[in-house]
Parts: sequence; C-alpha cells; structure tokens
Amino acid sequence: MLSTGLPHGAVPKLERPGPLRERVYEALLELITSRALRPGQHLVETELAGLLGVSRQPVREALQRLNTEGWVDLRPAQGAFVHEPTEDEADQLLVVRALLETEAARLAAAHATTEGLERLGELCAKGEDAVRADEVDAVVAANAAFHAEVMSLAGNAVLAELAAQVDQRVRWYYTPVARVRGMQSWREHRELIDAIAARDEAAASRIMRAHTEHTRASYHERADRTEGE
Amino acid sequence: MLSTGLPHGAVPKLERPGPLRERVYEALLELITSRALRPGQHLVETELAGLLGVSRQPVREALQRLNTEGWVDLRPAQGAFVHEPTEDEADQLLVVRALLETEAARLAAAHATTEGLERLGELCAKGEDAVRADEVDAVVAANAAFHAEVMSLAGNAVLAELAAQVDQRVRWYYTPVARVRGMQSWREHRELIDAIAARDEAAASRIMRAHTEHTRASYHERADRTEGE
DNA sequence: CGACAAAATATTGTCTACAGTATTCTTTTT
DNA sequence: AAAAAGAATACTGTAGACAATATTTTGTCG
Repeated sequence: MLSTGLPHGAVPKLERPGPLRERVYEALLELITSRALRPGQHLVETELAGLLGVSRQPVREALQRLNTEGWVDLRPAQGAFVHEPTEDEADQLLVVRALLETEAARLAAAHATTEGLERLGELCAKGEDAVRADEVDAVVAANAAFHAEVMSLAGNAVLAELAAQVDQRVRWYYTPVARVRGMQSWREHRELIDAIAARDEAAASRIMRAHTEHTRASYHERADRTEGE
Repeated sequence: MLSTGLPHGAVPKLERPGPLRERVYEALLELITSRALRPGQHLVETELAGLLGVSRQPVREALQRLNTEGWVDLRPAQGAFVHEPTEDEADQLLVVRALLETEAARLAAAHATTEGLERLGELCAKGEDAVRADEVDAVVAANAAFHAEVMSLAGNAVLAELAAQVDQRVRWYYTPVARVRGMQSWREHRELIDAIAARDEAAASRIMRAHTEHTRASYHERADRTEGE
C-alpha cells in the first residue's frame, strides 16, 4: 500500500504553471530518487492522483515517461512498479557513464572557450571550499555542476542528454553509499582543466577516464562494505 | 468450465493484443520513419485516433513516449510535431553512435563466446551475399543485424538500449541518402571479427572506430551531393 | 488597402465513467 | 484440512465529455 510511510507534509507541491504532467513527473521523480517511493513498490494511479491532487490522467502520462526513462517498470494490466536496480545494471551504468564523460572531456578540450575555462575554475574553487568546510551537500552539488559544465563545453546536445539521464540514475543507485572522495577528486578536476586549456584531447580523455574509474572504484568499495553488514 | 486437465497457471497465455498504446506507438513510429508523417508536421490527436481507430488516450500516451525518445516535439497547449533534425544534431548523433559502437566492439572482444563469433560470421556471409546479389534491403538488414549482434556480445544492456535508440534515429535522418558502401564495409566487418576472436580489445575498438568514421564520411558525402541538386 | 480587434473555430489538457483483467478472498468438494 | 473452483474486489485500459487555450477567420477602423 502506498499510504504507509509517506509523510504527507513532505509531498512536493505542484504550484508552477505549465502542463500538469510535467509537474507530476517531477514530483514522482523526486519521490523516487528521495526513496520515499522504494524500489519494487507498486504505484497505484489513484493513490498518486489523490496524493498530488490531480486526476489519474496526468499521473498516467508521467508514469509513461518515467517508464521509458527506466525509473519504473510498467507491467501490462498490472500497473507501475518502481524499478529495482540489479548489481549488473548498476555496473553497466557506471561503464556507460565513464564512456560518455570521457568523450565529453575530449570534446571539451577541442571546443572549450576561455569563458568556459573560467567557469570551470570557479566551480572547482567552489568545490574545494566545500571540501575544506566539510559540507557534503555542497560538495556533491559542485561536483555535479562541474561535470555538467564539462558536458556543456563539449557542445554535443545528444551526448549531454544521454549523460544527464545516466548520471541521475547512477546517483540514485548509489545514494545509499553517499560517495565523497574528498580533495583528491578536485585535484583531478584541476588536472582536467589544465588539459582542456592546453587543447590536449588525449590528456583530457585520459584524465577523465581515470577520474571516473576512481569514482567507480569508490562506489564499489562502499557498496562492498555495506554488503558485509 | 470444461476440464482441460491442465492447471490454470500452467496454461501459456496466448499472444494477447497487448496494450493499445504499444501498437499505436509502433504504428506512429513506422509512419514517422517511413516519412508518411514528415518532419515539422503537426500531429493532431483526433486525426491520428480516427486513423488508427482508437480514442485519443492511447494516442496521447504513444506521443508522450515518442517525445521522450526524441521523435516528436511536444509543445505545451499546441500539440505534437514531428521532430525536425538539424544538420548539427545529425552530426552529433553520428558522433555518439560511433562512440557507443566502438565501446561495444571493445566489450565484445572482452566477452565474446565461440557461438557468438559463429553468429557474426554467418551474418557477415549473409551480408556479403546480399552485396554480390545487389539486394539493397538485404544489405541494410544484414548490416543492422551484424551491429546488433556485436552490441549483444558486449553484454551491456544499458549501452545496448542507448545504441538502439541512437541507431534508429541515425537511420531515419539519413534514409534520404540511402547509404550503401558495398563490399568494403563487409571487409571491415571481417577484420572486426578477427579482432574479437583474438580478444584484442584495442584492435576491435580501433577497427570499429574507423568503420563508423567511414560510414559517417559516406553519409556526409551523399548528403552534400543531394544538397547541391 | 492594411492593420488591429474580436468572435469563431480548432486543438489540447483534464476529469469522470465504464469495461476488461488480474488478484484476493470465500466457499465448496474431496 | 487442503486444494480447487467461484465470487468479490481492486486496479488498469480505454473511451467519451467538458474546460482551457491557441489559432484562424472575420469584421471594423484608420
């Protein structure tokens, strides 16, 4: 049952204008990524509709989209279930993410502007400050912003869109192991900036590959540790 | 009820029509890729519904999915329009496709089984026959099957799904220039098989990269030619 | 004759209702 | 008492209706 364990006050509010389906989509995505809706849980359309104060239709359309993006599984005549990630799938996502990010770094080295490099530097500084201040949320946010900026500099919208989806799902799968690698991660970011500034595609590619591999190893390390508990 | 002598659960469920939205989705995708619905065209829900003999609801759900997959643009309060590919976007898709296919080749070299190599050989032979017989459709089909098999051998479902989507869109964008590179393309396929058989990841990667680059060049060549007409 | 305004039309967005199907509970039979 | 058949329930799938909004047409004024 859905109503169990859902804080009614924490439900994202739907205020902004625009199509209802969009806001329902965002609300549901938030509920899923925040684990208010847990993997495997059966999502009953009428429950969600009532919860969000809309009819079933916008909910259905939101669920359709969440389905094609891999957040929920839509079993015919049975309904929507929050997707349950497997070990294999999580690892495959990391592989794909590494691939996309690496290519983005290479393209960024080829196309970056001085303004772009400046923005990267600022984001890096912000991240380093956050690490020093030990503010986990700020570190995570700065990290995401940094990678997003690299992706933006790559100038490939198709690549960016795929990466955005993969990234969000990776973050979801691995939130239980809340990864923070500390200052080392930002030293690698600095290296990457230098490579991009030097227009050295090979170096940028190599550095990003190593960086994502480190992050991946960090994920698995934490995952293994929680496994043993 | 007539006693069939079989337990209820063991009766294999005969192929049901399945959800209408699925068939509507497939029908619309076919109409788009076949260019019966042209880029930029306004898709009126009631017209499509009438055309397919269903109500607006399944049509809407199909359009939602087509939207998230990039086939149609959904402008709020205005409706669905068949996506209009730009020159930039088409090229970006080719870049991403090359990236995904190259990684797939590398992974295939790492994981391929002897049965898999056998299947690749058969598909290659089929393609070569089709080239000799000058059967364009068969060549295209064999080519798609070959690449799909490589992707399958890579053993990464996430990568495969992304590649499938990107591939189909690439094919759509470039159908006007119906590309056939002839036997050279299949010589490259043979090289790739050898590299995979040798478990040589670097070689497989390099060959697939070159292969997709050749195909890309072929696309642009044809596109430039039609441009000038 | 052209530009602007207002009504008319067309189309999407949302809600409600009903039909089809899977699941659960109850009853019956061995 | 256990298993199977049957009824009851719950939920999804689809359809149709109504409301909101954009577009087009028409009419009017400068």
